[in-house]
Amino acid sequence: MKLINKNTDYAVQAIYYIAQKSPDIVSTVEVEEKLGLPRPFIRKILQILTKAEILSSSKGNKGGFTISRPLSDIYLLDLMQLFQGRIAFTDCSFQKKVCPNAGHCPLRRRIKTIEETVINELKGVTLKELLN
Amino acid sequence: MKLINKNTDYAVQAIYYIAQKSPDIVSTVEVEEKLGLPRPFIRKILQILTKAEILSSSKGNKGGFTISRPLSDIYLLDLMQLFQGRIAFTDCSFQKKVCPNAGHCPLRRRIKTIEETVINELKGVTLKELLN
DNA sequence: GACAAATGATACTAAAGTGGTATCCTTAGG
DNA sequence: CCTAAGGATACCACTTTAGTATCATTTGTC
Ligand code: FES
Ligand code: FES
Repeated sequence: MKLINKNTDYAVQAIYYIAQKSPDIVSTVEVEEKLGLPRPFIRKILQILTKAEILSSSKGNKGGFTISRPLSDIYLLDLMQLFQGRIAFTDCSFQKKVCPNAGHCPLRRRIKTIEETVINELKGVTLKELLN
Repeated sequence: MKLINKNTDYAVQAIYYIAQKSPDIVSTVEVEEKLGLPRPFIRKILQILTKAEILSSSKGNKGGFTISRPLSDIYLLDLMQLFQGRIAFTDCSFQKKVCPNAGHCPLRRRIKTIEETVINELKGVTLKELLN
């Protein structure tokens, strides 16, 4: 069970690399060569980051990507939600038909608490902090 | 991203039912009929629980399962590990070749902290507490 | 303006994980 | 010895995650 998947993982690396080169424009090819990640895959990730306005892109010849905000304004949690969807540990462990006590179920409460703890832990983590 | 999968879920329900009937011997068929879970699937789960010495089984005619310890001695975390493997959120977010700082990496430390928090939260949860 | 080098959009394929099924073997009470 | 149970194991289906391919569009350079 992974908390962080490969998309998020690669995204962090790519952002880090592009931020380092700022204000230079960095092409997909460069990211692929420097980081050794599969090209079409990293392209898709860069596109998503651009849509999320974490990167800016310029098309055409000599085009590429630049970072559009400081690392201290990019939150790990946002990346995770972007690439992995909402962080939810469980809805109801019991199946609908069986579940006796949807309202005040201790399991549900427990899991929910844990989920909230994790999200709170993650909330403060920016890429800046993460990567020194 | 689920913290609890169906195996664990079904296991909790089955244990609860069998504990309720204790000291009667309960057959797979009965569990299946009462809880409405698919028979071959629940059979596999009961087998695993037996191997883990949470249930005891008697073979042959009129055989079946009984609970082998009180609900207060069965930990949710143990069930999760039994059916879902080790709870590990991530090993190294970066791939081996790229990872610059395996030793004192803040990401790793963060995620590890979160993982430990979750495990600690879960550690205290017994089935007894869970099911009143 | 044509060309080339870049991103945008989108659809597809492959691999892994999860959920579920089927079959045959072994045991033991009646 | 027959039958009703569990033990072991192998298989299949579905979903999610990871990765690939293709074509269209944009834009700097000559
Ligand atoms: S049993 Fe359904 S919400 Fe807990
Ligand atoms: S980057 Fe490898 S352990 Fe953190």
